Amino acid sequence: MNLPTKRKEMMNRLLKGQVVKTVLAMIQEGTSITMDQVAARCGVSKGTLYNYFKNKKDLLNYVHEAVITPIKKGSSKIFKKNIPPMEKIYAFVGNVFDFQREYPLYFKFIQSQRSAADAVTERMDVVIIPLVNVCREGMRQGQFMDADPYVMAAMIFGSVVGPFESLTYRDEPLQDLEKLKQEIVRFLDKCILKEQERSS
Amino acid sequence: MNLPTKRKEMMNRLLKGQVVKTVLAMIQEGTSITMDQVAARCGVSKGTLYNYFKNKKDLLNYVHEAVITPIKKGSSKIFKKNIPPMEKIYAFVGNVFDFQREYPLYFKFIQSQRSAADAVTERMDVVIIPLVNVCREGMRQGQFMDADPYVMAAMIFGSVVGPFESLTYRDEPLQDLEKLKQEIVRFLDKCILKEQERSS
Amino acid sequence: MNLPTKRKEMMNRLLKGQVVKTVLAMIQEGTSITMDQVAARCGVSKGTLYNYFKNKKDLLNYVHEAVITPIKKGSSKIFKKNIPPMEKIYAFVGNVFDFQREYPLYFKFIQSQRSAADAVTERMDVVIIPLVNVCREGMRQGQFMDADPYVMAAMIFGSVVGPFESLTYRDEPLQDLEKLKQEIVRFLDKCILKEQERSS
Amino acid sequence: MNLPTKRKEMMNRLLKGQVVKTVLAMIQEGTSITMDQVAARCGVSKGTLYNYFKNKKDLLNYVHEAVITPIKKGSSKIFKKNIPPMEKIYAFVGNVFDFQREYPLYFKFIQSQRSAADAVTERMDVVIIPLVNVCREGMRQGQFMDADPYVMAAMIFGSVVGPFESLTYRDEPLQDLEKLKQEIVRFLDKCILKEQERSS
DNA sequence: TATGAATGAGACTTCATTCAT
DNA sequence: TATGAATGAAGTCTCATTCAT
Repeated sequence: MNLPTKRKEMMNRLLKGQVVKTVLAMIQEGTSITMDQVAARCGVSKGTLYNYFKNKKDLLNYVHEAVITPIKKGSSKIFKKNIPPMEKIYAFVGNVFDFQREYPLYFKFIQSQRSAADAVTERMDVVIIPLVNVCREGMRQGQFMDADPYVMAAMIFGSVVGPFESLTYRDEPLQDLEKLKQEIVRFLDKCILKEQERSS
Repeated sequence: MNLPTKRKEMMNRLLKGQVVKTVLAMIQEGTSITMDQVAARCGVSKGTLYNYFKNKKDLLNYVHEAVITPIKKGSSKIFKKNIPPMEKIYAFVGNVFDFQREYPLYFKFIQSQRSAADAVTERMDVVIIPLVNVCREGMRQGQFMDADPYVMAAMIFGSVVGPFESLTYRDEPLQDLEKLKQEIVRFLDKCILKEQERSS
Repeated sequence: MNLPTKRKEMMNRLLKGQVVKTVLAMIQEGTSITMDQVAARCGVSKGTLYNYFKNKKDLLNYVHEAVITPIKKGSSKIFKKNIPPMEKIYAFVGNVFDFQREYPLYFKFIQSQRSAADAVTERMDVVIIPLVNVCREGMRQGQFMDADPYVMAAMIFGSVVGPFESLTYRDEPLQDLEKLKQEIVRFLDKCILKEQERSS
Repeated sequence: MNLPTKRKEMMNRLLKGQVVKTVLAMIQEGTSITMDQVAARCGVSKGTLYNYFKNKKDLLNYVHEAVITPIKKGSSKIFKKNIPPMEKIYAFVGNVFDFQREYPLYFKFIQSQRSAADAVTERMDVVIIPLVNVCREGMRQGQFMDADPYVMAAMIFGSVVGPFESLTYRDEPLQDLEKLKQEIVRFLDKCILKEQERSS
């Protein structure tokens, strides 16, 4: 790789990174994503944007990938690990808390920029189906309670992701996320594990 | 009420009903909602649409109301009833199953047509907060397990609504919704009630 | 003329009169003239309006005629009279004051509903040209000062019609229109008549 | 200022100037001003128009400013000068003749694009009220005849601006505007000044 | 004849995309 | 390669006019 190419590569990453940050900020704010606005807030011209992205859809796909990749990676790493199923659940909780900012952002992104159908599909592929498999595994190994794995997976997803949405609606604000995490883990234990398997 | 007024009233309902059906179908499909398209698919001209709705926002609000009103009504009736907390949870499950089509539609609607913030707010006000209150009530009365009520409410919501989304993703399709309902109820029993309170 | 025809004729006049009043009021208010609004304010349906007027242009023409006809009549009667030229000027002043409401209305009408060119043409035909002729007559008879008759006519028009527009802009409001009229007449005397012809 | 900015600035002026010319021509013709038509006659696309003007109102305001600014400037310069009142009147006549094209255009513009009320207000503020003040000054100094200053101002305005409108209606066309100006000045002298003040 | 719901041409405006510089 | 002016398709909305009842 020669110098100019290196330089180009750097510019490429710099700008694309800026685009991701900008678009996510705009989604957070609820402002509508126009190429004009993205260009202006990235400090480049609209034309330049089109040198880096084929079109708007391409740009949004890039942002989407940028958001989902770390989450996906974390998830797949967890679910592929050779550890007991309940450990996978704990790891999943940890992952969601680690990406406490990216998670809602990701959902906001697919909600606002993709069709509802796409949003569901993605959630299924990335989170629910793997969770279903973990539940099945846990049941097969006799550690998890018997239940419809799809119901159990939905329960897990709800219990872990849902509380983040209600954070600002609590009567008495919760400062310590660590405490919330422990609450969730304790709760999942009781809902998932057979009694004899529970530590507490 | 004289005849012409009656007739007009009927037409009014007919068209507005048609609009609701059409818009929901379009959201389902993921096609973007334009006044042109809505008019065309309702078999009327664009102008006619504007005789019935002040503007696009008004039209979407109408659809929103049409979807949310029965759900809200059902919800508030349940949560105001003077019955044991767990009965309220059962009734809530029943309500979601009764509106098995409207529920996801409703969430798709607010996701696609409103800001993400609005979507969350609505979900909070209509479902989560009442569920939180029911959980608090159950805990105070000693029937529910001790837990963070927000976590428990999120769990309930996830367990009841989530499975509908995964219906089409199941390995072996589930024909009998009644069975799913029983599964969910059984599962909620185990997650919510203290052991001595459980029937089974 | 049989009864039903008579009745029809009456309805015709009644509605058309109402339309004239309504349209003029709307022009006065500065609200935009739509067939919907005219119909509503006349207490009839839009369809009915189209039974009485071929189209909007036709309706506006009717209003125009209704406003201009009395003014025109008054004017032409004055200018055709066999009286000394200065008497015609006095009569013109009287006519403008008699139609103190209709005059500005008329000008507002042609300004808002017709092209600027039409407005000028009408003013020329109805007022300026006759005034020019009176001035010429007065000069020929040796009673009026020598001047360009078009300038003198413009002066007369300005002096008589202009003050109505400035009524609300006066430092100290003028209640008595009669006094204004005398001021104008006195002023015109000095501007138009040769000195030996002046009464005062 | 660097080259591209200079260039842009030039284009900016070129197009905006073209727009002013076009809109005034359309008003002159009596054709209705639509963004489509303005764009077409300026040889640009509708979108381009919106790159230069925020919206239609903004565009019309620009045209309005372009027409009124030179007139206003000329007027205010005259009326603020420290010269005898009659000299101000002469200067006013000169100004109107200098802007012989812009003056009627200006009035046509506000008549066709603004409410009648606005049109009157503008005429009052820009021309009549200053004239009223000059008349008062002249009367106080004993050079002008005693009269209602509002009537005298209206007379002056009518005498100076009116003849332009009747130009094309004259029996024998007047080629020499200088002659008309002298006629008007001579006429105003007789109408405004006390006899002992007149030069002729 | 009266009604007013339906119509659709046409107005204003936005914004993704192109392209000359 | 960067720029941003120009473009025009597509969207929202208004309103004069028609026509079935």
